[in-house]
Amino acid sequence: MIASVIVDVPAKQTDRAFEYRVPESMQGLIQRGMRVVVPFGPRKIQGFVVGFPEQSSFKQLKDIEELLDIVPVLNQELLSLGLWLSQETLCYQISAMQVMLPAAMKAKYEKVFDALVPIDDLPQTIIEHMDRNGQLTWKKGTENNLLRDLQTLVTSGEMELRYEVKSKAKKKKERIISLALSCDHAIEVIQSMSARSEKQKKVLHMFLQSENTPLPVKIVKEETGATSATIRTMIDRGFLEESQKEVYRDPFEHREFKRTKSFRLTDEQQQAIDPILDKVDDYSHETFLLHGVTGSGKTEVYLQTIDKVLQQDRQAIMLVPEISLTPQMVERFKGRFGDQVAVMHSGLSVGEKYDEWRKIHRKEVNVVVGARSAIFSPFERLGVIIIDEEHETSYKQEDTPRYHARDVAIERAKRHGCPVILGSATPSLETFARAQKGLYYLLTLSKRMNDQAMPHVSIVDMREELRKGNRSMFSRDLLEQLQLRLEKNEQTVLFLNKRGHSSFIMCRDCGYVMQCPYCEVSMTYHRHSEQMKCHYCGHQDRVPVICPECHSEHIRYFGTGTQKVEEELATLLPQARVIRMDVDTTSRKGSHEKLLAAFGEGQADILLGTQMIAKGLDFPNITLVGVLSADTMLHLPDFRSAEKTFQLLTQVSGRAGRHDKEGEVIIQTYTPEHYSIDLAKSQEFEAFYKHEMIMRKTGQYPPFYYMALITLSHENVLKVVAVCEEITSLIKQKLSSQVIILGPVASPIARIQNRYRYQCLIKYKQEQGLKPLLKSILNDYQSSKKDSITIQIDVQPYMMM
DNA sequence: AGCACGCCGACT
DNA sequence: GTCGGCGTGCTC
Repeated sequence: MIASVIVDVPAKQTDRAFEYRVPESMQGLIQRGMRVVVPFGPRKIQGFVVGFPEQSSFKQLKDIEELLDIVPVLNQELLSLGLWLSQETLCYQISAMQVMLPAAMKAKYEKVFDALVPIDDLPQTIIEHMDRNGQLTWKKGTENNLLRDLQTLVTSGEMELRYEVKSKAKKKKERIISLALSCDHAIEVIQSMSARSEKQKKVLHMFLQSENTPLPVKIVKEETGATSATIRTMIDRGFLEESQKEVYRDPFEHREFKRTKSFRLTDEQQQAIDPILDKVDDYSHETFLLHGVTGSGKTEVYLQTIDKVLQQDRQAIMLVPEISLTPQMVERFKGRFGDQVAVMHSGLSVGEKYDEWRKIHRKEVNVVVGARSAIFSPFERLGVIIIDEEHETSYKQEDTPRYHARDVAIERAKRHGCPVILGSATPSLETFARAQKGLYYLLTLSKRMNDQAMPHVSIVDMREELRKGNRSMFSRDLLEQLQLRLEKNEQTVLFLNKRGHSSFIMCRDCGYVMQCPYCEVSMTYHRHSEQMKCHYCGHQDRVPVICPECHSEHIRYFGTGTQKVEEELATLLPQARVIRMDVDTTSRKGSHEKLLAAFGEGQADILLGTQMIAKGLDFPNITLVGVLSADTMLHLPDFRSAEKTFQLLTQVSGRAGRHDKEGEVIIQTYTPEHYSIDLAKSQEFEAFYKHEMIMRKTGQYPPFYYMALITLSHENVLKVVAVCEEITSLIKQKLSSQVIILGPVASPIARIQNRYRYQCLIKYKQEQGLKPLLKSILNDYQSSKKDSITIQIDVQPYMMM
């Protein structure tokens, strides 16, 4: 029996199946989608079984070394999805498989020296560095400068070098004890015990009372006051038995979720859900765009759809942009579906993610709520896939495999015969265009639930403020409203668009801005460490006191970081209690939730933060939302900047007045006439859509064109430019005249970690030969050699940097 | 990705 | 003459 295996070596030359003999012992056990350990050259590596060919053209097949799973970790559907993913995103097959599994399952490799003779016969220098098992790792050997000696020992046959595959996936174990005696016997033992063995008696009584159910050691100790020593003795004397039980790490261990029931849907919601449920009933695929204004009750539509899916004994995936940011969403799902729900997000530890994944794999849950990678949850009978806030850019993975969760969702749903729901108040242009064309089924929720009024949005022209002599970051309007909230004891959210506005150092005399010496970006000033830092390569530097260019002393910290806003707030409104949320204050695990909870409990008047507070914030007492400068995002070199600005402003505005109190939104800007800001004021999505579509058409951008971005980087500028030109002309030659090629041009970030970056952007409508061409370009230019060009291809890129 | 093999320069 | 630099090709 022969198995073909995709090996864990991400390189172009190994991006194919290798064949192995299946040893007798594994036959009847081994299945496609299981992980194995195989010999590969001199080492041992992990691989995935993908098939069982009848015969092999290869003469000298090696045996599979070890079978790592009892149940396949990738089912048939995921295996074929992996192949699709690798073709679609031009990545290696092994990378596609790896991305579908939790990080904990990625194999680790270690080289170990093992003694072949009695350990005492080895030199003392070696012995003293060995571990208990008489092994010495390669790493330790290098650290202690023993490689020479080890080499001699290996050649003389006294030691051997082995390549080990280590699994990082550790299952959490708990020590369990149970009675090793029959109940009658235990009673006898108690009676025969001396009076001094009081603790032991107590333990035995405990087991008799619980009818000898095995109990965790921890519990027994707490209940009886017995110590580890007591229990040890009892085990030694044969009264108790010890075993290990696997337990799940529960990220929500100390949280109670109130059970909730379905709400009655409004007419509008009912009209939206009916066509979805029809598709669920038919086991047929359809992509729905659920376009609903903020507060229109999209979530209830999701919940009731999932309810239906569960009734049919099927499963559901619900994607959210970044779940740790929306504990309220977790709450709603756990509340409705209880322990049927697994939660997957980046805030979990590797082990916690692994445990949540295993709950799905073992069919212990039927619903997954999670971020992007949750789209690969190993369900076998999907009934619906929901993507909330469909327009969010975090659904696109920015490193290989560069997939978009939306595309994967639709591909999976086709295979399972189930609907996809894309929900948003501000759908991406691509999605809305598809809905308009009839490729997606458009569902609209135009009314807010409970007839809440939409918040009142006003725009403040900051140029006008400046003319009036107001040089502060706060317009008079905003300050006035802020004061009003303080008096009324209501809350405010202040939103600062961080991109392009983080604090940098600038010389007021000559305009010098401190740049990273290795990357073409300004360095950011970090207050708490009093250092300059590069966000791309992490390079740190001292804060300059005099300008290195003109030696002026007027060099200072510039820009509007959240810290600076906080300081200004403290001067303007000293009585206000402010909670600041940014990278600095939320870096510790769980601090996010804590800060939000504190704000929810009314411990502060103002919540000040960046992007991260734009989502999922839903507190009744927020009646004012201020956007300090709406246009920082608008000037980024990105054709989606207007779309992103509109989405963000709409999103942020939705935070105000979600309950019975009326909300007020103030947007400060230097370009009030820009359509994305003007239309965000009136929250007219369709008007914005029409305008933006015209811009995209003239600019020849998506959704009118598809795109592919090739980025090259190398230390030598000339080399990058030369290769980029070569590739560009090759593309021009091979593709049709319909194709528009921009490049070679320097990337918006022209240098990172001292490597110059050039790119070539391909815009196309229909191009059969594109994928094969890109694949061959990768093949020709991608190489593992050092000092060679790095090539990166992103199909449908989101970040143009 | 590793690792062995193999071909050239600078050393005891 | 050999040691060691890294460029090339292979791994079932």
